[in-house]
Amino acid sequence: MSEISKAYEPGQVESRWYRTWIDRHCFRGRPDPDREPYCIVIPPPNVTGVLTMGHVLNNTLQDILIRRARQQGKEAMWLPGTDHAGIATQTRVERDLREKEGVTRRDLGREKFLEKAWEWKEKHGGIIIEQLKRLGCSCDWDREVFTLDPAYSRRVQEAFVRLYRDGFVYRGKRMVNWCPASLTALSDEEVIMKTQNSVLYHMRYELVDRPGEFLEISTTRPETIMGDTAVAVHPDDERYRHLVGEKVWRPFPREAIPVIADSYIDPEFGTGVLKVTPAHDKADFDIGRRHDLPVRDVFNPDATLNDSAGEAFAGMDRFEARKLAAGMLREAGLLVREEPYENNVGFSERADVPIEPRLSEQWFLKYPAVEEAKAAVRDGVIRFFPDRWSKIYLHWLDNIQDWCISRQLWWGHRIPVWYRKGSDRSAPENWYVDTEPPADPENWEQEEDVLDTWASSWLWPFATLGWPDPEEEKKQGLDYFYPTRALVTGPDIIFFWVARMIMAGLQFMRPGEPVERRIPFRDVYYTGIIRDIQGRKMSKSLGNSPDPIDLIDRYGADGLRLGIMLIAPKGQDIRFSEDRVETGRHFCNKLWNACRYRQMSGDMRDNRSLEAVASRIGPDALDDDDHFILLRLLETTEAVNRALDRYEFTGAAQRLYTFFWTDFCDWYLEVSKTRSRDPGVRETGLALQDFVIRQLLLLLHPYIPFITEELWHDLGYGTDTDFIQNAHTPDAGELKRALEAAGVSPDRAAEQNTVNLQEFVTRSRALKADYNLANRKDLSFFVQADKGARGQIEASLGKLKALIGAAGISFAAAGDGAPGVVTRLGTIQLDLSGAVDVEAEKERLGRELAKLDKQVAVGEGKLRNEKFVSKAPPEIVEGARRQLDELKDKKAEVEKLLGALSG
RNA sequence: GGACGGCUAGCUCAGUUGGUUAGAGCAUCUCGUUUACACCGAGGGGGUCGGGGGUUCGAAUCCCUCGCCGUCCA
Repeated sequence: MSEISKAYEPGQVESRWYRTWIDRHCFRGRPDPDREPYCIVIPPPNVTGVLTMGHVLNNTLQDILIRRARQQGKEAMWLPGTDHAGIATQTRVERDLREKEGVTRRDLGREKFLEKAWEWKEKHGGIIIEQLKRLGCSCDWDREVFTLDPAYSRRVQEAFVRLYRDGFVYRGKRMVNWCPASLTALSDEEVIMKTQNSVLYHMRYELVDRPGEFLEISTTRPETIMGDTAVAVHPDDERYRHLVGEKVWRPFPREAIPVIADSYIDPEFGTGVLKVTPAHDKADFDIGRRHDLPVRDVFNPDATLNDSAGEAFAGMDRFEARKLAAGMLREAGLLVREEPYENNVGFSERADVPIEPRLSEQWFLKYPAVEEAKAAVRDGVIRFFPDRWSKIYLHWLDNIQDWCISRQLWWGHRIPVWYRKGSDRSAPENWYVDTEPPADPENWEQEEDVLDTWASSWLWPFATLGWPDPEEEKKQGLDYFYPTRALVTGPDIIFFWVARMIMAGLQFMRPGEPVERRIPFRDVYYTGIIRDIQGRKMSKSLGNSPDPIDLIDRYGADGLRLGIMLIAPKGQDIRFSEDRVETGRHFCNKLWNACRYRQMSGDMRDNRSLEAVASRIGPDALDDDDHFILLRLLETTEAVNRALDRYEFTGAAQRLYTFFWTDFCDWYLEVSKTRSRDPGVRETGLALQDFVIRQLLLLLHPYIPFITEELWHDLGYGTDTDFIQNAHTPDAGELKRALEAAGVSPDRAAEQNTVNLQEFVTRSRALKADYNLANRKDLSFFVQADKGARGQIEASLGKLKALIGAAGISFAAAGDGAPGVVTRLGTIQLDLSGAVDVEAEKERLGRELAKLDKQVAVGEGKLRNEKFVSKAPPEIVEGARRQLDELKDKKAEVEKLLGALSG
């Protein structure tokens, strides 16, 4: 037990405890049949990323869950790791190479480039892991997984092969979302629709067999004219029916293209005529297929125009080409008009450039277990918090499209497919699909593409636990820890990750077993997004994103964690500002000092167990305040548990905050300073403090792990060989039983007495402050009270005098006109011996009277209302009646005071 | 266009089956160095709960409608 310093210095306490926890393997989770498992897998951050406020929020929440589970005696295991993040990482490595060595990845070649990428990963990877440790995260670090670890990689390939064999994976030439900046295909989810202020070009194509007759067509993309292979109208459109089957002139390169009829066309839109560019628009591609149209690709992969576009365009950027095409139409007299037009354009999520629909050969996945995945959430087998996200999830699954899983990148899991050398790659008979290369490698070449990063992370909840290798599964405890208990993530990756993990779990895990055993997690908690105080997203370019490590340095990890938790509304975006973190640090300092006060108040006794502390309480020495604080402690314990069971982190934090600050410090500790010096009473008071602090530290520990561990040992609750995080946190029932075993049963009536005394103190202080006498200690108060109240006041005289700062409290009559206040315990007056500003006092009491008048009127009106009295529940009516009586008494007292002034 | 969320004190947020006088922190004002804490204590001011309508004895809370902000989907 060490002496506690005056101000809390988090820095050295935090680093010291984290080291100890690691040395003593505190965070290790190992299968234990006698305990209930509680497992969380971390949403793996980008391996080369650094900690953001979003990570702070997300990982604090997970740490709260996992530490609470540990304290509840469960076998808690939080599995950490990092993600290779294909495009993001590769782009950064490429940029680095360009800037530092002036080379591209193509210059280096695949092998050399990957060497560089791994070097980059070794250098920049793992920073975020160290940062999570600073935050206090109690992950089982021995289990850390990186998605490109050879073992994990094998598992990803195994999943691919299984899906291929089961018919879910196929290769095909399709329209995909092409990112011209990253030069890779993307999935639909990686495309962000953005509203753009574009121009709608109205142009006309001349009919081949009716010179001088034109079809008017509108488009936002004249740069794709060169790829048009038809124009289309709706088959029922009377205006154009007679032209179907004829041809129009495509202006450049000049060529006759057919007029076709397709029911996809919306006759209401524009002129009802659509130019069909099968190579550069998904819908057009489908039309083209239905009508067997040629596909004219006029773009290069980087979205410059190619030779097919014609000499004028070849090599030109797509936006330049748009201007040129519009100009050429104008010159040819084919541009009818241009109008400003608002439309939605798909942008690449990563590179933030407009994507191009592009025809290319890719690997696709038909999602498995879709219906089951819907049912699992719809039926509540998997629960979403807040629940509203389940609607969004279900809607997405209702409209799900096949997933393009190949990426034209090098940094990732290389697709385990080999093509027979020199053969047609689109023919399945030339494929070899397996986790192991073919036996005659000289006749084969491996697919160059890698898998979408999400096609590795969707296996995260079980591939991290050894799946599908039975031996590894046993070693990692998959059977014990799966399904995991909770997932904490942002709603922005509900489709990317959450939905896909659910499908993967249902598809791969424990075939034939009930759905409850196959799902990857029971509960999903969706965090909000951290914004700045103006509500803007945090971003590097805005510079509005604070460095969490800097915040930890200044406020402590505990302060940061609690600060965030006190403002994080459930499932709502969070406006961050630094003074919340300051609040968190202040709380820690206050907690520190409350414990310091306890140490200074008297010798520490046996605190080693709940029973030991409880047994030190002398039931006969308890006063009202003891009952009060015990009852509030029980209520707080219950409320905190109830809130956390529902993932209401902020609610629980606020309950703890209020209990500690208001009930414990402002009242209970203050009162304790005036307590009798009688040794029996004194020891009981100290035991009560120890009892309350013990429970408080336990309940606070998930939020502020470092300081609670420190105080736990400083106050002798823990020994050198154990830790608060493994100490069982009693629930309200267990606390009550421990008290009962010690002969203590908290008393409601006593609690009410304390509440009355609190009012007495507050109003007396206010009375003093009204007369600018707050700092005077030599004043006497006069109280008119009935017998019961008088008894209570007399019994509490010492503490009342101390808390109010009064020389005396007597039951004699005050002088006429003495200012006063009315409380539940009676009328309190301050004798100022004539030094009263009568007018000011009259005004003050007048205001008070007006307020009471209003309240009395409301109460009377209510009770006069027949319907209220007959229809409202009796206890409500009774309450209203009691309240009215009280108000009337008060009013009479105030009137009396006022009368005395006037007289 | 569809779906969802938000609108409560100057700011950020609580307010869990509708029920006594709508709360907290920060900010603000006044006072205070009493041996836990100035990272503190005491007291005060500040809200027609986005607008309108309805249901009800009773609405911040339930229903309808409008407005603004935001997110997702098309």
